Amino acid sequence: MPPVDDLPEQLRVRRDKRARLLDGGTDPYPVSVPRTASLAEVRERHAGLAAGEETDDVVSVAGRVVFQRVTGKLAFATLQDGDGTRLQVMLSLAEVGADALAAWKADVDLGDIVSATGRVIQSKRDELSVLASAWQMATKSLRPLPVLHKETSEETRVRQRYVDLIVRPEARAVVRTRAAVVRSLRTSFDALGYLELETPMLQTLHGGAAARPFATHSNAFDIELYLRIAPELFLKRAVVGGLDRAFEINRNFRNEGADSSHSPEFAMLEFYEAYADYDVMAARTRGLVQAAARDALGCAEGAEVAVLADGSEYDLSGEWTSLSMYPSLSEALGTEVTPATPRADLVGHAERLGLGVKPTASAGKLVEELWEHLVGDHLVAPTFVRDFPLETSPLTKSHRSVDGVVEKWDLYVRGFELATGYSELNDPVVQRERLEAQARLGAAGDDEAMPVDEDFLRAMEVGMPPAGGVGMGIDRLLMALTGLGIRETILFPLVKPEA
RNA sequence: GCGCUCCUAGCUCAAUUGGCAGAGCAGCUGACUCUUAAUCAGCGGGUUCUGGGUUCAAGUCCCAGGGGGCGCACCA
Repeated sequence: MPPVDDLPEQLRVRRDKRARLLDGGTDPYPVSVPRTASLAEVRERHAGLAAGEETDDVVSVAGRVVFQRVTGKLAFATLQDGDGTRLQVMLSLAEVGADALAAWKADVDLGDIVSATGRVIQSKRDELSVLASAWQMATKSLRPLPVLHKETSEETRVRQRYVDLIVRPEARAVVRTRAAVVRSLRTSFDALGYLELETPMLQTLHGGAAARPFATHSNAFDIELYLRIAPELFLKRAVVGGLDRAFEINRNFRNEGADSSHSPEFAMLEFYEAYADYDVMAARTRGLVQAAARDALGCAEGAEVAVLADGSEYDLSGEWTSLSMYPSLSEALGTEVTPATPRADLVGHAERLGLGVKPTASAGKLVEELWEHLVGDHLVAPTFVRDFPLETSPLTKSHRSVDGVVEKWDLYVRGFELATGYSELNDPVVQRERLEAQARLGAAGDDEAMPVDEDFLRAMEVGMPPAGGVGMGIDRLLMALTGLGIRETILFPLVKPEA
């Protein structure tokens, strides 16, 4: 902070006012101020007063000043609560006295938080108001509020979310919707008999997903640690231990690109259920998402339709369509593709479509990329895409009847991947082979390949019951339900430091 | 990481071909006892993102850097 002399005029003026209050013996930041009711409570209690009607109900309210209208002997201010509720405060010379009115005019700026005490009345122009007999500064704001009638820049919204929350109703709404979604998920899991677990965020090996990790260091143990990219390997250990229905909602960290649907840290839901398979998990997932739409958006059962930020509607109700990866890719490509299709043919298809082919890409990876390009990018309605190539899913059980694919689905919603579900691999010998193959990829330079986690394999050797598992991005669930970009669903998303 | 584009008053934005940096809101002073983004009159407020360069003259053109947005790549 530069010296006071160099501050912009408006910041200096407010600092001067703060100093003047202190000089006059008034604390601009008192420990407490009178407050007997929230603004919403006053509105609720006195709904429907006639214009000009006065009550004897004396209340003390507090809120941030968002508008001021000052006439000679009568001043109006609109206070705003944290939930966005607004209420008018009136200060009339006759009611509050000359000194208090003069002090108000001299000391109160937009953005200050004030307390006012007085009778609840309806103004002559029909606005519910507190007619103050006394007022007190609760918090002097030293920074001017942005204009309330134009959107702040996207950068200010994200960098100064505290301002965004004051100024933009939609910002307040997202926070509440997100909390309602998470609460709904917990309620759903509770009803299904699931236990909520917390597993390590700091891990000695990064496993459970294909992603580059953030690395860090433990001073106490003098070892390298990774911020987790997924909780999967620990939740499976929990299932081995008999926690048959387990879920975790917590942060994952992936050291990769950031855009409108990717954040370096993101909230992940994973849940595992013993004696279930990927079909059961698909049904569970649909149930969770639809319940979240009901609980957070107020949809009726069977009518789970989200109204998105752009005003369009998105229907999440009923059964969702399913399609299989290889057949749907074959159809889109106009030629048969199976797990037996030679890699060279797949490379040919990719090149013909103008897709870049990494030399290290396996046949399975190429199938996934072709599928995403030709089919996935065009999916709008909620769709389960089933039966993935084996090579790209090292933790998933091979399909019970189709050779060369695994029992994995991806749930696509509005064109992005919302969740992924599996029949979990529990054959420890096959699991070891798969992880060792991953390790060879890692040694060959694939920085997303998983290392061999011996303790995880030991747990598998103890024996995990047949189980289904699902991972779902919480931020993405919010995106699906609101139509917002990922950074709008996260209260304080990571941003580059200001210069 | 690559390409395109933007960055001007506290906030949102304007500034013609390179020719005196402006508006609305906000702030300050004054008027006003029923306003609703109050109104009216007057006044102040600028490192035009940073650093170089071209030019008589740069917000504007050129180079380098920082930050934002969009697209591509990677990822969920």
